[in-house]
Amino acid sequence: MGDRVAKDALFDGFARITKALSSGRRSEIVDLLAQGERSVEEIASEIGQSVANTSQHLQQMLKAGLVRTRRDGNRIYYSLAGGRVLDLWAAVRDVAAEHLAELDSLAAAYLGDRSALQTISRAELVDRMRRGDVVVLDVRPEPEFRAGHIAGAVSMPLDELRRKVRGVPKDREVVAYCRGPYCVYADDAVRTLQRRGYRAARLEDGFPEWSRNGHPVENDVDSPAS
Amino acid sequence: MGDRVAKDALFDGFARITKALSSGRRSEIVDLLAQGERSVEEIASEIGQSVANTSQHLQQMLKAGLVRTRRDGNRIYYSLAGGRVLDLWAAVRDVAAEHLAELDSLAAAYLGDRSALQTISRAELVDRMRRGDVVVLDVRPEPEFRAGHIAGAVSMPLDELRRKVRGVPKDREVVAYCRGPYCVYADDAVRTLQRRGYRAARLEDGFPEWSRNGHPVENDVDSPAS
DNA sequence: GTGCTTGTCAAGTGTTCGATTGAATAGAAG
DNA sequence: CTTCTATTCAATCGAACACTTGACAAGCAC
Repeated sequence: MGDRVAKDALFDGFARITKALSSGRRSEIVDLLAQGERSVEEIASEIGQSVANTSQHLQQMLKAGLVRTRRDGNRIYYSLAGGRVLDLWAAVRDVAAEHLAELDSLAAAYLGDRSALQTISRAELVDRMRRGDVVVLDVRPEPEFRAGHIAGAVSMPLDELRRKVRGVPKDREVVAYCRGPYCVYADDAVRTLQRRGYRAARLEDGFPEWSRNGHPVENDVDSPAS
Repeated sequence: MGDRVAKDALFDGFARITKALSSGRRSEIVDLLAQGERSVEEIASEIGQSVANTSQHLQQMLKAGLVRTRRDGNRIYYSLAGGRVLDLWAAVRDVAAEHLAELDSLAAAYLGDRSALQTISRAELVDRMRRGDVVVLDVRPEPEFRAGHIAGAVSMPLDELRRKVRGVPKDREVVAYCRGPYCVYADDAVRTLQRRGYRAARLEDGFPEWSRNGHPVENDVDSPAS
């Protein structure tokens, strides 16, 4: 049955990929980099770790081939190595949601109660945008919007939304989206809008999934894709 | 930015899935269980580990929700928890093949040189089976064939193939398939057939991928799916 | 050049992991 | 009830891991 040693080595190779994702902190990094490239310092502050520690996590992911780097001045930007990495991350989330017993309670603890939030599928949004009866809000931080967003969406980061709700037209339903299925921004936005009497819904998942499924995307500056 | 503790806990949850796959031995187990359920002893012997050690690996995967168990007499059968787990495993393999630098040499060390092997895509095989100009051989061990195989394929485990090559018609091209892209059985079969003057090719990937992509499947006994 | 910023590297510490061994359990068979 | 088989549990040991701290390197600003 083949060569045991070689077979073990091959599967240890596959395991290097999963090992690179097998820490909660590194998972957070992948989820973050799905929005676009980030410097080490930005990543460190997003995941709440020291720069040195973050750097070491990134080195591991780099060795496994999950991320790539780009130097600009004395800053180093990390980004995902390719679209397949996103597929992998989506598969991990799906399996966790479907099979990991305690994920529901973990998600509820972080996201709060979602039962009052309307959600709308990508297909449905495409349809309704074509009919022109929705306003689509990108509620991520503005730099992420600039790096790439749903074609036709308007940038409206959370803090800005609270100040400028009045500017949002009330005659159409509002759809908010953010980083992905486990991101709280769109939830917050929808709750805020509902409280002010808007009809508001949350897009399923977030921008990376929209883009990954071949839906139309715009960006202000050219940024690396794959 | 939400609750750091809850966010960390949530992503540690996702990491439990990848951790369950982050050992070469456990990866081998998933690859094996993709063919159907197995007892602990069978798994242990396939991955070349002690039963006690294998049992512990299985316990870990069970806690992460990747596998499920079924008791029959005093034997316990493990199987994958669902089709999404297969998708996840496929994504891991893809990312490894695409981004992990040393995977090529690891694969070459285990599989040998594949450059002389013709391969045929699933779509092409569907097409040619419809035209009736190919013989499809399932070269996995016979019990796996019985648990599920490509509709219209013939069971021909490797040792049997060597004894009964003459029985295989020479007027049509032969397509062999086995457990998956990193399984050596079909490679062996194709090499054997080529040596005897057959036109032979290997199906891309293997049975689990065929089934997972919605292609027609038959099985002799009813066995659990999804 | 000196200083400043951004990242990496190396060493140290407590924790977790993989494998081994041997004992313990659950169910089937006698 | 005893014996056998299949599996799990518990204790152990060395290796690997996550995070910290402090030193070092690379690029900019002056």
